[in-house]
Amino acid sequence: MNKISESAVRRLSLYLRLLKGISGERELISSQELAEQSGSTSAQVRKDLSLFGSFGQRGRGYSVPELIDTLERILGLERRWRVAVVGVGKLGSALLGYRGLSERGFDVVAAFDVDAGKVGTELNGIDIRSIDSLPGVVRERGVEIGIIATPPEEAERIASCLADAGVSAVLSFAPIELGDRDPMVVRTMDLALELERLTFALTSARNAARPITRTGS
Amino acid sequence: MNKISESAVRRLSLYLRLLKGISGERELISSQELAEQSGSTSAQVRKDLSLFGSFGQRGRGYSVPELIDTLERILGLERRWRVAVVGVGKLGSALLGYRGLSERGFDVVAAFDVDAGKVGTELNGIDIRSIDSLPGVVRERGVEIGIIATPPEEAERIASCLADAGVSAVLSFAPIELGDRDPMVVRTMDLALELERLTFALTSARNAARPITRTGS
DNA sequence: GGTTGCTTGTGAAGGTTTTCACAAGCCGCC
DNA sequence: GGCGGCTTGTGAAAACCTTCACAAGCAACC
Repeated sequence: MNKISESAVRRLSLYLRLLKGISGERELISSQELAEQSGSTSAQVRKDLSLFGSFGQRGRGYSVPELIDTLERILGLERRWRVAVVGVGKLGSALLGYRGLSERGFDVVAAFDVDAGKVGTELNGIDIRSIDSLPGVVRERGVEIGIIATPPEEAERIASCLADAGVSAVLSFAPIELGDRDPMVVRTMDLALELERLTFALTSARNAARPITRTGS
Repeated sequence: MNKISESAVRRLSLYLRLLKGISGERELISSQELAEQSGSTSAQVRKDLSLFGSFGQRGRGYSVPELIDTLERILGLERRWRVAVVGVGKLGSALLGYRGLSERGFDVVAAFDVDAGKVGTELNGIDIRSIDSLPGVVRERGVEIGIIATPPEEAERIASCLADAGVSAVLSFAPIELGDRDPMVVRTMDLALELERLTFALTSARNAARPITRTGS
């Protein structure tokens, strides 16, 4: 199979989300409609789907339920995934209570924190355990994906810990660069970085007129 | 000025974050070192920077403080930005208390919620106001960027509301597609979608062996 | 001052992704 | 059964992005 680009994967997830939203309302959808709803083009939609096979019917469009099935299969969502949240601060707590995770196929089955005051308590039905017990709990409960919601100083150590425990993938909210720990897949979500993309967009029109120059000289 | 790609902007933010991390420790840094730390290549780093001018010294590298200044200018971070958080649920509360925002130049100056029980209370020094008062408060406090942390059902309405109030950009955590409201810039962070990118990566090796086929027939 | 070692800035090459455009195929209707 | 309207799937073209490779320039040392 050819290599699939990151942006294609992102779009496939988006298509799936949209399709689930209209599931039941419609039986068929055209690439044109899917494109409008996802802010893409019909050719792009067809190309993305054709990377994996031929799922539409010429003259009619794509069957919504069938396409949902297919996209779930492509993205590996034909089954549920077991997730652990590491760091039960404000963000971690928010994640433990986030329904959007279970709705999309992710079950939070474990939570960890360094704070002895939190360890032993329960939040949204999940018991909070110490970091020391992470390897054992991860194995017992079959955790496959870790979410790092600790302060950035701890993220590096936690990532190694998760890798050693056999977790396959990590999503980190810590704004630091986590080295890849083969074969564990690591991805970082940095809120401030996303805001910076916005400020760049807001500023670039101005910069176009006054090119950037060195400060010093 | 040429159009700058989204990925280039993302990398520039990353370089800036890394440089701030080593600021003080070093005076100079080479494209090679910056590349290693950001998981890129030296040619890529140089190309990215050369899009905006010529900031390095041949044979020596880039001056760390100067490059920080330059990147801040490019990204529009030579000043602070005023941000409002809409929706003070768990995620919204986490955002109000997130130090990473002010450290990177973003001041949360307003918070809004529909819940009458929350309106009038204060959290992390920010008073929570009703959505009705949003247009007035946004104008009074000069809010430039909105962060949507409401349930998805409300996101569309809030986005319009922010656009009408004159907010320039929005970062939304609601997993729905928000239509662009020119000239307001909108970007969505969907946690589940990021997890789906991970599950795709975890699954695609398997899929390579057994190509995807239609379910029905 | 010349030589050596290193690093930038940048055209050109190479690779990838998106867009274009149209043949192939489905459906419904006459 | 044939025709017309519509939509997919896909090569080919265009646009875009990354990597290569090297001249230009700086610094240190002899």
